[in-house]
Amino acid sequence: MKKTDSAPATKRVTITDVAREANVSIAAVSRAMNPEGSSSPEMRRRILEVAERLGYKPNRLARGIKSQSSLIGILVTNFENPVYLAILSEFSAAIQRHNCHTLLINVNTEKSISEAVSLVMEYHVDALIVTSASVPPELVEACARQNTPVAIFGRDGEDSGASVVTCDDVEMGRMAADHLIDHGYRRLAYVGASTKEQATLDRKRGFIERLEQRGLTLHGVGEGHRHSYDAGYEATCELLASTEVIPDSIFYFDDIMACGGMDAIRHEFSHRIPQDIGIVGVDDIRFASSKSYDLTTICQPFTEMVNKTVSLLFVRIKQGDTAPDRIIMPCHITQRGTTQHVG
Amino acid sequence: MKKTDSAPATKRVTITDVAREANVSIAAVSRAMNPEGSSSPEMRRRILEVAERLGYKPNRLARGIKSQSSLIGILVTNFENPVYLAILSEFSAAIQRHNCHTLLINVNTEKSISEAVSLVMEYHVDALIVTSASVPPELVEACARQNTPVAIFGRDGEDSGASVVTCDDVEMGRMAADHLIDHGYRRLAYVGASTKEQATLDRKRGFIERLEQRGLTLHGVGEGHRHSYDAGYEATCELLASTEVIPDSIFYFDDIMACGGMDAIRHEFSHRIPQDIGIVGVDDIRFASSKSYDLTTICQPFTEMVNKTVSLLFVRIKQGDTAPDRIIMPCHITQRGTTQHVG
DNA sequence: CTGAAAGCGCTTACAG
DNA sequence: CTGAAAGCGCTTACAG
Repeated sequence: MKKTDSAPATKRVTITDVAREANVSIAAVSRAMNPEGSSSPEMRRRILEVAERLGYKPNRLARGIKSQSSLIGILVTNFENPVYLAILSEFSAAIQRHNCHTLLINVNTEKSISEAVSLVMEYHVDALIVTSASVPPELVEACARQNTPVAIFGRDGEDSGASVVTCDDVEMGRMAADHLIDHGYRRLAYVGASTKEQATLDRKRGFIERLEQRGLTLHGVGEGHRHSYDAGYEATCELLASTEVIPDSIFYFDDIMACGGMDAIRHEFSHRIPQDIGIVGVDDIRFASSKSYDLTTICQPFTEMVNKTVSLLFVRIKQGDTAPDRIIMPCHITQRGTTQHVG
Repeated sequence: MKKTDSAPATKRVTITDVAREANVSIAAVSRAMNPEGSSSPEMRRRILEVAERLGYKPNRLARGIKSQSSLIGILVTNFENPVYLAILSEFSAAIQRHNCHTLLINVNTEKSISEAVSLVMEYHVDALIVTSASVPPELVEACARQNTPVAIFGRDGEDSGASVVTCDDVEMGRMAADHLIDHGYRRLAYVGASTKEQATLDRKRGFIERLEQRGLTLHGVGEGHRHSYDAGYEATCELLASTEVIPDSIFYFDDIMACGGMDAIRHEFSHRIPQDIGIVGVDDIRFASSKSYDLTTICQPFTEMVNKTVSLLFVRIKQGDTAPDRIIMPCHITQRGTTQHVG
């Protein structure tokens, strides 16, 4: 490994350099750089000009030690569902629009939770976003102790002290049931994961609740080990293999499972969709609207949800000790080819 | 908005608290907390115990202002291709394993580049990873000036001063051509995007080069505006509508375009895959191995590539002014149902 | 509005 | 190995 002969690293230009060059105090520079700082227009103009000329960028680390880090932590647990890429994209864009940056925390490892707690404490993130996961009590506690606002996205975490932005999972189940029944299906089944997450339970519960209200009984259940394509595939195989009369429709916990399930239905069992079996999913992932799947699905307004989450958080950051909000957004169903069968 | 009546934010415990409690100097605490700091076993033990008891976590922001921020920036430009979710997952996990954290930079907006530069300068990231995008000269310059190592992932950026970890795009083109020809296809077409990215040009070039070497000529080209499902769909429609004799096989820039293309082929033109048209993609996204697409594709060893990128970067962080590496990983083709046609 | 000064939490030579 | 002290780059009362 030879040393590169590139120019030696020039010292970064600091507030002191700007102050010296502009012939003012460093306090003056600090104020000029901060919109809220009191600075005469003339002075600010001059300082900003010098700063620009010197290429000065305030060191956020140094700033963070006294005031805010401008860092927003985002906890992601599920890297299998492609919707999270879109969600991550929206979040980081929204956060950047607020002149902050995104600390991505991958919570998939064993020691993940303590990791996350450490992070909150070590980087002094201004706020924490938890996507589609229940927040462990330790985390909540750690954040509360540091007065760090937390928002849960896509899950309901009542009483957790965190803000919540999500859709009503029970309602999703009802929508799916209504849609299928309205389109003439009568032997409704559900496929999800056997996890004990609230969202899983709620979607299933709403689904069953509504179909019973309408005089039907659940025709079957398939449970995979996770919310993935493979789990959807396998759970569907088991479901179809175990029932004497196959269901005429299946509501899946999410699109990725539904896609796995559809492939099982078509390629393992040669049933037709939507004639033999109708399908409803949740999320509207990119492939839901592909010609291959053309999946009827329940859409959550992710973009609005993200923006809402971020703006709520910034209100809490600014106003300090504000009570958390709980926002349940409306979702809607988008009909596509998997439920065209009419009675 | 009522104020919450939760306990007031307790002051975070700092190095001073630990020093006082343990009856030592703050310097001693600092050394005890840092593996490299010289500290007698007995003293370290005692301090660590106190730190633990008090729940002390060093403030990385404060640390970062003198030494390293432990922040690794990762620039992501493409949030449409699901592979990036997997890649992001691997990167953040690898970075966390090194006891650092991931600053996600969404470079999709207008002012993206200057944003990125600012970020590097403002947060003093220890290193920067650029995924599948060419690095703008300003960025390279800014990083070089601050001695921040840069790694380009999934693109070749020779002479950029950055480390590179990628696969050989020209070779991918050749592999695709060989595979198709070996399987009896003779009227080979290419579909990609009309962008001037090096990867786009290289895959296409390798493909054409090889098929000409083997006595064929390119049968047609389709160019979308981006690397997306829709672009693949549309470009394929144009390609098939414009040729008198349709191609008998298509090499797509990547899987996501290939999926769009396959849907166009099947649903717009009712051609059969692989009998009428064979397909090869690149990336091996989750849906490539679904029953619906069952796509023959060129696989890059992403996990190894990510780990290599991260470890290279950490060597550079540790050793200071080291020359950048350039690592070209081997890729391989995975045959599935889209190229089963034999002559 | 502006400057001098103290302080944020940590690290790192420098003596001992 | 340990402590006292200076310093990192910034912010924020406090006087003027």
